[in-house]
Amino acid sequence: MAARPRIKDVAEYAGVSPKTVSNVINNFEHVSERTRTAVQEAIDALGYRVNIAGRQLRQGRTGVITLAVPELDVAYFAELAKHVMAEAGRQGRTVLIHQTGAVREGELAALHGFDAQFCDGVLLSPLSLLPRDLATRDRRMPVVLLGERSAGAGTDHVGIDNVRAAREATEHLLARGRRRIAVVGGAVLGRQGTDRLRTDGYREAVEAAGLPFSTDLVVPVDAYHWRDGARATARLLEREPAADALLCLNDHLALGALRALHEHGRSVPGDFDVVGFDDIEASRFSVPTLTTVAPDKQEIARAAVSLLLRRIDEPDADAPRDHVAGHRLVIRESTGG
Amino acid sequence: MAARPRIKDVAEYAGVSPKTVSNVINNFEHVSERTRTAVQEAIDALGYRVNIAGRQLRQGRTGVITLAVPELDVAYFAELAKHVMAEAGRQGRTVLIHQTGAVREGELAALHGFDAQFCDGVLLSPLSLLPRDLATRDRRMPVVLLGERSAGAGTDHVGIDNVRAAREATEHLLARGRRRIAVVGGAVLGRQGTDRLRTDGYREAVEAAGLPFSTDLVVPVDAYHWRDGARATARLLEREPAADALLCLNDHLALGALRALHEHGRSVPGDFDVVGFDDIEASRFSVPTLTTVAPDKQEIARAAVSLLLRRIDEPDADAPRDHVAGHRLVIRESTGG
DNA sequence: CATGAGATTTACATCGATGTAAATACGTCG
DNA sequence: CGACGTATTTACATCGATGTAAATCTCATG
Repeated sequence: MAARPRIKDVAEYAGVSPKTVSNVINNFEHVSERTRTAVQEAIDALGYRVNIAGRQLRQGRTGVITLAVPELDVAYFAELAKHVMAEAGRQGRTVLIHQTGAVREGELAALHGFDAQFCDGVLLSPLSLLPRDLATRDRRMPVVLLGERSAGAGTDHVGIDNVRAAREATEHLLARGRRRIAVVGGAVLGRQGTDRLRTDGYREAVEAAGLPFSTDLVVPVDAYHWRDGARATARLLEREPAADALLCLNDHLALGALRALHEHGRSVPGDFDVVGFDDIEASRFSVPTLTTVAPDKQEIARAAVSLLLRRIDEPDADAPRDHVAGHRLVIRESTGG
Repeated sequence: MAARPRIKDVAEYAGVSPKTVSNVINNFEHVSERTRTAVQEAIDALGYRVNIAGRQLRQGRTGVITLAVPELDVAYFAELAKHVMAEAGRQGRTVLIHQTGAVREGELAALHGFDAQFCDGVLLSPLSLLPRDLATRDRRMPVVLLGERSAGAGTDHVGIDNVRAAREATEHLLARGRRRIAVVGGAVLGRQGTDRLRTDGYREAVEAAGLPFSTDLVVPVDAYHWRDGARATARLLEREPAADALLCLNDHLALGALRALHEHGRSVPGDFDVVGFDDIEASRFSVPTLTTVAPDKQEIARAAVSLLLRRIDEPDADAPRDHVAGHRLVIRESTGG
């Protein structure tokens, strides 16, 4: 069990200086073919691998980017993580996954904390971060925001057109004759968060249809899990027995809602329609299957990684960009599809 | 936007030597109260944070452990990750999450690859790793295996009693009068993997009930997702119309199976019983809710982290340990509960 | 007041890789 | 053949933190 070889060992084996080995590793152009071959053979023979701590100490780069999401057990983030890892791999980068727990400290930790030291930049899906949190970051960590944009106007951002997506989903429900549509997870006041934007889109559609917008139909939730959807829906059914459709701000909420509707003897899509957001795998296999807004996760991952790499290479290259990724409404059984 | 302060800056600010600052940071005992306070104030005033690259280079430790799982979009792993992060946090460690993609290269990468350099040890949930892959690791990376044990007899391991759990679940189905129970995701031959162990437990229960064990009722799957469960169940229903229950080796398979049964007009638990493994959140809200084997995820996380930290501190302390975590069968609607 | 044990602090070297700048090798041309 | 420009290679310093060992300080005791 020999100690791990260092660059110096490779150099001795190949009969060159350590710096020459370094030059080979980093593809420096002025290395003769003979030397390059000899060094490569030495590397293979000794099983040498560059020590990142040494490299990072010297040049401050690690080749690692962090993906910071609120919770991995929200399937959307797990699925997004897969796409991000694939895309980063294609670009020769490694992805470190960080869970923020949807709290501000966790999000700050992704930017300044312990984890942040391993990486060159962060893809952050913020929920509680405030604009000033981004403004005050001292060591200017390259950041790309995912989804939520409200935290930082001065930062690159990737997301879908939430207002339009929610409006389209609501129009679909209206076209099916639904008239009392509730928004599970919705928000009326406060920051221009994803929840607020989607609620705005819902409101546009409802009012365009000549119906009143009522906050009684906007049901807030604590988190975006099955249990929250079930709980919120149960509450709603008591308060608003005449409701006939739900626009749920993610698929977990929608799936939990399906459960609550089932328990209250409402049939979907007979008595009730349900729409979700995210198009996670579960929505294609639930009973009934779920109509949902499908963001183009691959496009989001691609855009996010490439924006971040650009920002890492040239921190102040140009003005922050906002990439609006595509989405489509996938119609399934929960709205009669 | 000042440059990030170094230990030297703190030392100058506090009027002591860099080493003294280091002593304070590392809680060296022989530091006078006065000095400690002064240094702490300097640290706070400058916003100093230790640079991990420097520390790692010097002492070879990072305080980071890796959790390497096959796929994050399998909810069990996402939920386990939460517990592991919580427990590691309690022990002052950071968790880096690595996805192996359920392929051998990915699992090897967690042990030897790029990511491995950031961490002091690995919690690995292996699927394809061979015993020799663990045996040949050169730099002896501390490893604790989760779930699957077949890869390494000489390695610490945490898991549940898979044979007993599967036997109990099968006994439950038998007690409800089911007679042709299929195993979705099961395996008869090959390594003593989790799938094999659970199939063995199933077999024990079936044979103890005086029923024949038939490989016709063992349905292999490619992966452990909803789609695989749905596909395998559809196939089974064609081949074995008389089947009356399913033991699915994880909850996603079971939930996909529920969908396929629904499409084939079988009612659960009327005509058919279904049991899963893992007790993910979805199993508490599906229609019907899912009877499942619930491993004690918190116990698994705790045991795994503490075994790993022990192994990191004293690599050859003692013989490899095998922690068998608790589990219980949670009976829900899919078996009439 | 000198002495020595123990407490506290410090100088210096080092971990591994790479930037800088200088040294050496190679080729071409007058 | 010598000089000069370009290509290759190398010596050395450095990134930031900490182990080692030595220096300095403190204080009780003879």
